[in-house]
Amino acid sequence: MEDHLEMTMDELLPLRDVVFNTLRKAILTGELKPGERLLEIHLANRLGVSRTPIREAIRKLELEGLVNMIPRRGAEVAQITEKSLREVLEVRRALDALCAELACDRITPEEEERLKQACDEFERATETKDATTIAAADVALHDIIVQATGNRRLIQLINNLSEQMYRYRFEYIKDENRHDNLIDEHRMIYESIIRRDKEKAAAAAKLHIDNQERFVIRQISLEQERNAHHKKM
Amino acid sequence: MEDHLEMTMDELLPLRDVVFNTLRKAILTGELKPGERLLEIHLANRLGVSRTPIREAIRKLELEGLVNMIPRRGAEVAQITEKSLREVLEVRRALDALCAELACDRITPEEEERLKQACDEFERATETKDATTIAAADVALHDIIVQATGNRRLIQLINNLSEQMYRYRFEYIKDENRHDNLIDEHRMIYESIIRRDKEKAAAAAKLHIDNQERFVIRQISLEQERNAHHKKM
DNA sequence: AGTACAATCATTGTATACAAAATGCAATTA
DNA sequence: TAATTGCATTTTGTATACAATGATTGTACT
Repeated sequence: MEDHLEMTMDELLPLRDVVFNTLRKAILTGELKPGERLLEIHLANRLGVSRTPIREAIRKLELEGLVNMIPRRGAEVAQITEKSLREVLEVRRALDALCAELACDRITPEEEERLKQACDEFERATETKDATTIAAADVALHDIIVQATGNRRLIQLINNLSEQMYRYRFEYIKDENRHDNLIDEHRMIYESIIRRDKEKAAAAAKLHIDNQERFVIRQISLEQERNAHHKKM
Repeated sequence: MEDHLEMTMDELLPLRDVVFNTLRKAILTGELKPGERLLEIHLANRLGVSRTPIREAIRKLELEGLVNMIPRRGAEVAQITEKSLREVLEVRRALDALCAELACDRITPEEEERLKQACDEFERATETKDATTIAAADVALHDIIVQATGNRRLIQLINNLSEQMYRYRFEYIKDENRHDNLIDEHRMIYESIIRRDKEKAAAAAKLHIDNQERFVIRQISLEQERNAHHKKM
């Protein structure tokens, strides 16, 4: 197994935060796989630090739900089950709708303009058919709406909940059949917000989540099937 | 200053978790006051453990938003500002409404019965005029609704958000003029849920939060005024 | 051959030691 | 007197050492 968990050494940040960001990214990109154990010494050696910052980083990952702790056995990367994903999306559905509503009240003219550009940017991104580009454009667009609420607690929660899905976002975005729908869904949200139509905005945000849910759940079922089959051999 | 942060030594739990619970409780009850610095050695000495579990507990408190980290300066108990409380309540409003709606779909007959009893229990509790008793009855009632959603992520989030208000809950509950309204608000939520009326249930939950918001914000303003005045002397 | 038990090894939990940075205070100077 | 510099102290950040627990392997006995 080739392991090179690259740390982007931000000289001023405490090691625990560098480690935290590194491990989180590794989990979200799938470099550290669900179920994989996080052995403190191994990680410490790989990253060239002692166990202390590793442990403190793991405590935070624990609270973020990205790892599960088993007493006296350490941490392992959290499995994303269909149930847990449904739970996350059920909450996100409500919070994304709240974001859309609040954005109607609080979005600034500058943000409106950026949101419009982000919609166009997303449409152009789909034409490249490059999943990374599309995913980035998608994140950028949603981030504008979330930021427009001006509610830091809400921003933090949404970011955390979104994280849980990043591993599946790619699969979702690669499906080119969905691209036109995605563009439409984004436009619908955008239009509702600039028209200050809270109800429509909330409804559009919910619909957007519902569509993702259907797709990602299917994705997970397939994966779990594959795993089950694989284990039998 | 008399400090005796009692640890309830659960022999099987890792020290970091015992410390975490101890510190959290101390913060929520006001034993550790907003703005107060958390010096690792002091805490370690007080609780009779080394710095290691203290530090790991602080990492978790940090992610829960109960302490703020200042780099190379350590942790201090988070200030609750009017702004941060408004932000928390804005999110809770949406999530409590979601809880009420989900409860309409998923509550079991057993839970319905317990909810009914909890309403009665709360009414009896108000008659004692003892804030602790009333607060406990209130928590118990809301917990039934939250649990009825069956969504573990949602349960965790609501608990965390509720935490942020515990310091002010007491003040809120001591106001006897509000007791009858509280009883009515609870009944309204209960009635809507057993009638499976999602809209009414959500509206009642939101109203309940809105009323709390008005009161608690007033409370905070007074407190901040007092502090400002105090500092001048 | 299979099972039970013991010894060993791996790994976490906790404590301590050391390094680096920040803070406060005093002394010195303009 | 006010400001600034330098030193001492405090406190965090990181590493390492030690203890305790859990897993694993090997061996002996049935």
